[in-house]
Amino acid sequence: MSLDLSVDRSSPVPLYFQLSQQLEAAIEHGALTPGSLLGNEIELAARLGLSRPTVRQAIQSLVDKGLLVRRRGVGTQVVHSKVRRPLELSSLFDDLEAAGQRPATKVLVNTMVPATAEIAAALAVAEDSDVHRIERLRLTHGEPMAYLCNYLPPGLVDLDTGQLEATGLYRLMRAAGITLHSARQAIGARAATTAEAERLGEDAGAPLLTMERTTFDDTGRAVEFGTHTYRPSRYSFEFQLLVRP
Amino acid sequence: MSLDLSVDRSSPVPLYFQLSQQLEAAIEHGALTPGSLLGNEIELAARLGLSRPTVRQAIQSLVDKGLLVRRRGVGTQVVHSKVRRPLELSSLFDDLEAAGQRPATKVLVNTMVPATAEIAAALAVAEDSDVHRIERLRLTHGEPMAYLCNYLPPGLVDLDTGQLEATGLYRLMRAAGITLHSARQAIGARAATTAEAERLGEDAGAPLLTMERTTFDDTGRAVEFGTHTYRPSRYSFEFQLLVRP
DNA sequence: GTAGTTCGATTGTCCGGACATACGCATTGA
DNA sequence: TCAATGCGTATGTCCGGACAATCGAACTAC
Repeated sequence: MSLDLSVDRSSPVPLYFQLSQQLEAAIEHGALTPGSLLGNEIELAARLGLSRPTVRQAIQSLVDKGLLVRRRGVGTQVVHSKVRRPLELSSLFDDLEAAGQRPATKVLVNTMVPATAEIAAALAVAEDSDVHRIERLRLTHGEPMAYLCNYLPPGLVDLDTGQLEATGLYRLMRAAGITLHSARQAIGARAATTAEAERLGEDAGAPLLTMERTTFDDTGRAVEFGTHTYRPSRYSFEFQLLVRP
Repeated sequence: MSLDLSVDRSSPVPLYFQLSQQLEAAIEHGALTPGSLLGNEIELAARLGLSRPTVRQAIQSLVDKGLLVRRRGVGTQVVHSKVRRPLELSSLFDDLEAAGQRPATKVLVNTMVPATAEIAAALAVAEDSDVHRIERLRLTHGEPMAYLCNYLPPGLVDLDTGQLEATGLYRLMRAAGITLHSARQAIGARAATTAEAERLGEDAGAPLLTMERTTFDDTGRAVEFGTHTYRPSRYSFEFQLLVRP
């Protein structure tokens, strides 16, 4: 066995997490080749001086990520295919930055408006009560890529225009102590109106990719509702899915 | 405590699974109201005659589904928001049937063709080697909704045209003993070509929603590659996302 | 030679306990 | 009055063991 795994018991990092990270790194690095057996759990636990439940917890987390597959009576194998992150709840800003795209943001509108029926329903606030309205244009390489319109309930986040242009909305929300939990999302397409076309530098009637999203924090409160339109020539949604067993 | 939970030790169904199902049913049914505490794990285990690890395993599976939230020093709470399935690897056919839409399928093409470079790369087969090619039109209420073009490596599934029209491709694959594992997917938009417009009953240049997907089985083998186009007026992708902690 | 059987290996499930850690709240102190 | 401290409580982590279920392969019987 070539792998040199080890755990640091004095570290505050949980042992199962240390192990799962090392295994993940070994898979990423190629030390564990696709299709190879991982060796049985009992022996692995003995070799590391850990108990089997701890080793199992580490392995299970990688199974959940889709990197490993367990087979009763056979063993645990490394999956062949390369698995990307299975579609996180991520912001466009972070996605672009991770892709090395250097996103730029131009805040068009940052004000308070009375909530329409649709927005009030999405955010679970009273109709006509005041909510934040933010309109932004996202550019890459100086070209417009997406038009983002977001609504937030009042009093949650301090929406500074300068900060909005420097970072993403989700980062501001996390910095404000909001723990994002889930989002309901719809992706569609439609023809651009004249105003939309002008904003994005397209022709009227050109196909646009649209996304509507309501985000909830861990208490179930709706913390954001947004309607986004993307130029399909410059953006598409790409992600990896896993089957739930 | 009103909830009457119980487990059947003689059942072959795992105890933790019995418990998680009952809890999920209680949440769905409203017996466990959003925001309510679940009661501490120790007492719950004692009440059911189970050990704490077993109870924790049941709770954890619901946390992973996004139905519960754990807080150290506080307890386990039911999440407020309604959570749908977090975007399964599902087939269009199943989605429609679940929505009560009575999908109809018309198989336009079911043949073998030599693989182009793109298809060969996606399916990891040799270029120009034979692969299945299936073209289908999916209709709801007699109206075309999507045009599906799929490629499969040879010898995996028996692709009977009659069966393809009666059920979905994924069901056929599962029935053939293939265990679907993951898929890489891209959603975009573009203007319809004349041929596409005619097939779907739209005008040329009308916006179309597009999806490209490669599906892998649990050994990492690519088992399907497809390019689909949808009429955006009749279909959009809707799903729930969870943040990964 | 082929089909059925047995058996070893490995994961799946479950137990009962132990200590660490973080949160909320009451108490205490300035 | 307000802030710092301490405590109870709940989850987080970890242990060592036990038995069951399943897979694959070697073996046996026909």
